[in-house]
Amino acid sequence: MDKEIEKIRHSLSHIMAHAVKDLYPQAKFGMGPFIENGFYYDFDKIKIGNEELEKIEKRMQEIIQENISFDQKTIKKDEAKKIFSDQPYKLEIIKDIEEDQVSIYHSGKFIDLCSGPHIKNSKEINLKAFKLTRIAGAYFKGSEDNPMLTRIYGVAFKTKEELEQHLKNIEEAKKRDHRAIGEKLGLFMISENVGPGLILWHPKGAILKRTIENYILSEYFDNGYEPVCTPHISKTQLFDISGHNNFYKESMFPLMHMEEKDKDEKESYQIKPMNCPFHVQIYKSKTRSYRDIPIRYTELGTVYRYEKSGTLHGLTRVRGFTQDDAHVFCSKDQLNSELYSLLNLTMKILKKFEFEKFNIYLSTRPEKRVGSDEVWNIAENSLKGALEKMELDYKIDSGEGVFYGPKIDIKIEDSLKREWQCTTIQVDFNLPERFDMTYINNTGEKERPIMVHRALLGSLERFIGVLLEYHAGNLPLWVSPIQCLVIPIGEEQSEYAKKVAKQLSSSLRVKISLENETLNKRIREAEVMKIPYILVVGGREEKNNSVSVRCNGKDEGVVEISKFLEKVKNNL
RNA sequence: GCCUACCUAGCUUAAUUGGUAGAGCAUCCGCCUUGUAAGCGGAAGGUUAUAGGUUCGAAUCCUAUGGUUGGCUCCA
Repeated sequence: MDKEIEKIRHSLSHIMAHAVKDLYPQAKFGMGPFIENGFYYDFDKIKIGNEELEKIEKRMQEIIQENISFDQKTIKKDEAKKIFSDQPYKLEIIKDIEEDQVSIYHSGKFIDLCSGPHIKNSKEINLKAFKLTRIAGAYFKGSEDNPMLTRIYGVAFKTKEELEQHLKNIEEAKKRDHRAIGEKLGLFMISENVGPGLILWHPKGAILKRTIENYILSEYFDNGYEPVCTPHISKTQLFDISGHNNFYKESMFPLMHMEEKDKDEKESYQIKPMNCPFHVQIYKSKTRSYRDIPIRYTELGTVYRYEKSGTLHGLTRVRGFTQDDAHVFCSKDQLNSELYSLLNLTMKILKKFEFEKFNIYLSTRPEKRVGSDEVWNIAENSLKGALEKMELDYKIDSGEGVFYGPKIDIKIEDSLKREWQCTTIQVDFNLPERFDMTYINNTGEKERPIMVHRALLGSLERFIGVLLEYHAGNLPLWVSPIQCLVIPIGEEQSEYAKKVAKQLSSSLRVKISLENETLNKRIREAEVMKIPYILVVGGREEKNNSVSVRCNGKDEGVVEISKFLEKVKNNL
């Protein structure tokens, strides 16, 4: 990253704070770093809206034009405490600093606690290349226990052109928003009557979802997975044993009681937040031998989690979703090869959806954990080994593993550069312990299996959301809900159009446009609906059993029906 | 959950700042009968999210509730 622009952004953050101090002398200051594309600063004791943003921006322009210089000074902590005596957040930051000296910056009339670096003089800033963009709330030092401050975000670049390009990119990205595409293509809805975060799939969306489900299951079956089906609810005790009720109560829907008097008893039910304990029950239904494992159970399990209202977002963060879930029960010796073939399968599947860019993370042991170091070593090395054998780039999230085991997450970016976790592969030493799972080894002794949780698409809902954004609605042919639209030019060709559609219908999801509208309009509608193939048929085509092919907005000429069919089959 | 902004017809939106809720698309009905991205005309569609309040008068101001947005925290 360009260090110069980072300095400019960081300095703008100070200048913004300066402007805020001028306009709102009572303001208290939090922190103000540079970030990707810009900067922010947190304030307390100010109440502002979007109009005030312009005022602040104007004041910033004035300050910059005064050509103020940024001067660093190192002072004793006690001295700093005096300077910031009326700034409680700064005092707290000073308290957190371990050294007895701190660095401060003067810029004009503004003094801030800051280790820098900064530009030398505000004239290095291009007046036309920055903009305050939005106001948001943010907890001081990022902790929910601290007060919430008002954060002002800005973007900044070296040139006006870069700023304009950036703002244009954001506009572009909004057009790729899966919520807008879902509305336009008639894929899904969220109804206020049903509830936030609960998706209702319309016919086209349901075809899309089902197509993906059928594909993913066929892959799993081909790779040694067996299907299982489990209920949506269970007695509370199941999740008591698994420990979920203890650790994750906050994000679960409340318990169901058959009668008021049962409230304090075990006989209450709950809707499942995950499938694992059910699969464990099936594993435990009989004594397992080392000859039986690895056992791989898969289920498109629909689970419900009470996500906080502020986190819900279209299809990508919801309260009810379908996981392409599976659990692998294996021995320590089998873990290595299981993980490798899993990763192999993952890559095959992600490529099938024409994803090429994603970020892989390996999360290693956290401080609080279960399981011996020996078994953590085996698991972490197996995950690492699988990634390296596949020659995949990955980052290590040190200490970010779940308490029960290490994991690999694969995240896909959406159009606004937000990352969404789709694939997750997690090794688990905990549940086998809690449910006392065993198999009999080749010397007749009981041994603990290792459990691997894995969802390769993650949640079908989220996956489809990301898929729509990634392709801007232009889905790969094989998942498009309507793959082909036949448009007869006039009424005389409607019989021929039906004949064409019938011929194609065994290999393609095909519809006919029989509306009484102009050809241009019907083509436009089909394009807007992102239908991959548009076949126009008129008198000329009818004469020689052909169709006029339009694919992704391009005219591909007239071909015989059988030729077209052959070509499409190849593409599929 | 917290902070910010917001909620007008199925969708996208207008309403001169408190004075008759108006359009485009979609829908329905006609006319046109069509050669690669919107043919023409008409009709219907609204308790302005919901419930209160202020006012002679509320889409507009206030309060509460629900929902949405962008962040923060969270994401087994």
